[in-house]
Amino acid sequence: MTLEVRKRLNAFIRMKGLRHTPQRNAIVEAIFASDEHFTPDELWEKLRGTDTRTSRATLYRTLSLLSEAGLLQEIDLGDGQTTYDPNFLEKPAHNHLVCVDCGKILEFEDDHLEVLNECITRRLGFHSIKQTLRIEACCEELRTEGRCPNLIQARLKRQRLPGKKR
Amino acid sequence: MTLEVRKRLNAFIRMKGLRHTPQRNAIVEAIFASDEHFTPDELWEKLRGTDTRTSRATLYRTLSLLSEAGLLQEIDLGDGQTTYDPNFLEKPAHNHLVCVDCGKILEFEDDHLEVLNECITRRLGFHSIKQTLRIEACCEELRTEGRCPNLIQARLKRQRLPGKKR
DNA sequence: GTTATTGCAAATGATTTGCACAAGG
DNA sequence: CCTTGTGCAAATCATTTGCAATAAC
Repeated sequence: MTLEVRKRLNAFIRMKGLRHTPQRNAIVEAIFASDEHFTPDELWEKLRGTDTRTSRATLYRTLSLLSEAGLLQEIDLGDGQTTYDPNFLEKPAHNHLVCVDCGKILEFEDDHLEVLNECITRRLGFHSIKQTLRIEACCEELRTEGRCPNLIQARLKRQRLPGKKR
Repeated sequence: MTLEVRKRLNAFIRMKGLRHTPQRNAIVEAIFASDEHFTPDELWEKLRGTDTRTSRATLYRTLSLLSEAGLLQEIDLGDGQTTYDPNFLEKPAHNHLVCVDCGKILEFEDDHLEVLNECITRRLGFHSIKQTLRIEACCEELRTEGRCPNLIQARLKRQRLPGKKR
């Protein structure tokens, strides 16, 4: 967990008059141990391996808190659950590409894109608050060579697969 | 309702061995009477004024059907319900800007954007299937002049307002 | 007559919430 | 102590589904 994260979190807790609890610590620890996207359920699984037990309610409450604190970004991949992105601090403006073969999420940044978005928004008479580009794509390798490295990885890691459309 | 819509729908019904029913007619009629976006619930309200009564189940089932037929596009505005877009035929590639002041949805197209998206996707080693740019923005007029024409319109029409985040 | 379609009510599944108890500061 | 946090179970809310009755073709 970055120092920056800890600093921000403490500032937020102090400012809001909140309290430090073992549950919150465990959750924050679990989240920022890696920089991977996750769903509440995936996080819940990760927490099962911890000695601190929390309830789902607390999990959800803490996720809201962290979003409010600006430490997590909620992203909606349209699969019926909220995905959380812990990389918001380092990369404030990034977009997502979802591989429909394996459900893997790639992040990318693009300056042209941002400029263009800004132009479009202004042209329409608005002031941009948040822009989200979501690309659904299939792996070129899978099409041409019959295998998708992400798909294989996903199988190994038992990651979320293509996913029910709701 | 456009001739094109009717043609496509009939083709789809024939091809799939489906049947024409008064419920489906009423729903399709209600949808394509205007070119506005709508949620299942808004459509349900519109249908209450009709003499043909349908159940919510049929409503949802028909919406899925029409999406499958390519006559509707599902768009996810992140407000916990699916919004449907009947303008897909005329404008196959359009993006959405959501006004956070009033919830109004503006559609826009942009060739640069499409080219750029294509580039980015290819650069990442993928083949693009679907791209969605969603911009959340606030009305420039509301900020500078204290009024948002859409907001006023929304009040008059009792449209969906900013909306709970779920 | 088959087979697709409908309506109802019950099921789902992610997330939220009321409430009594527990525990930070 | 006083207020915030937690766990539990029940509540939401949009959407889906099982099933028996109905209606296309």
